[in-house]
Amino acid sequence: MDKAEYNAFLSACPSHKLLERISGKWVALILSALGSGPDCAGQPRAMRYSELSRLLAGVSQKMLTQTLRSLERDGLITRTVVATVPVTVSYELTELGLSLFTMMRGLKLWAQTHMDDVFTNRVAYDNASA
Amino acid sequence: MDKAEYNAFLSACPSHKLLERISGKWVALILSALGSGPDCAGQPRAMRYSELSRLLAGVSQKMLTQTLRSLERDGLITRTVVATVPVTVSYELTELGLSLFTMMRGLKLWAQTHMDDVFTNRVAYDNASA
DNA sequence: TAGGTTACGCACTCAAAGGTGCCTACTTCC
DNA sequence: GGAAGTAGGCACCTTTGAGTGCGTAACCTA
Repeated sequence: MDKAEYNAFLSACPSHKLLERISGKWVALILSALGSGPDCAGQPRAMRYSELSRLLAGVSQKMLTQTLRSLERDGLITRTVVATVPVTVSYELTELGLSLFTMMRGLKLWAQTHMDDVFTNRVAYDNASA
Repeated sequence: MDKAEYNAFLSACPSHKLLERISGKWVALILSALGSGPDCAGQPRAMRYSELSRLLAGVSQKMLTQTLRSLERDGLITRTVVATVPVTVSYELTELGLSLFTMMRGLKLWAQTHMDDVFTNRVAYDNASA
């Protein structure tokens, strides 16, 4: 079958693996928060679990924990437990995570300048076929 | 609820919409094929349906058609029917699609230089917790 | 003593993405 | 006459990403 060959190809493709990595629903949001602060326009800084939870209004606790774990697993962020009164946990971008965040700004730039065109084309296409 | 606010936020975020657009399983592969030829190292050129089908070994006819349609809908590729003996169809990147392809080369570059680190971290993490 | 906060874990559920198989209409080749 | 290629459509099924709800262990406050 072609399936084995195809799976081998996809598994070996770095671009595809990167897309799988960053296309999670909350990944880009978390990287953006840790990379440029709550206002999305500042400096990278560490954030606490509850701070992220409040910032990303709508994220479930499960998904936040799950996404943070997977990012830590891949060495993109660090997780440090702080022995405060109730135990708090702090998350911060690693060097690798910061470089990924920087790369994603190029993506963001393209999105901001071209996505309107895409959606204009989309409605035009839908109108034409209707 | 926060849900409405959150949905409005995600719907308005161009980066997130772009990620949704390109994270389909076959999108990057098709753009890459049309943008740099079958060997992934040449010039952009038009390709026929069956040519793409053979190149992307493993893609189902349904998914190929579906993905090509959605890319055409968004103005990223053009679809032209050629009146040959059996009717053939030719697909080609538009200017917008070409600019997207160019942007994705930055992504590809990051992937090629850093994804190995990511997977190294991943297995180290898994070994540590096992 | 009851209740709230912090940072989760676990079980269940649901919707969407993706895959499989079967069908078409036309033509040319064997 | 039958097989094969070209570009799909349609119905069904499975897998996976994401969401919901409930429980926890520690501590503090009222």
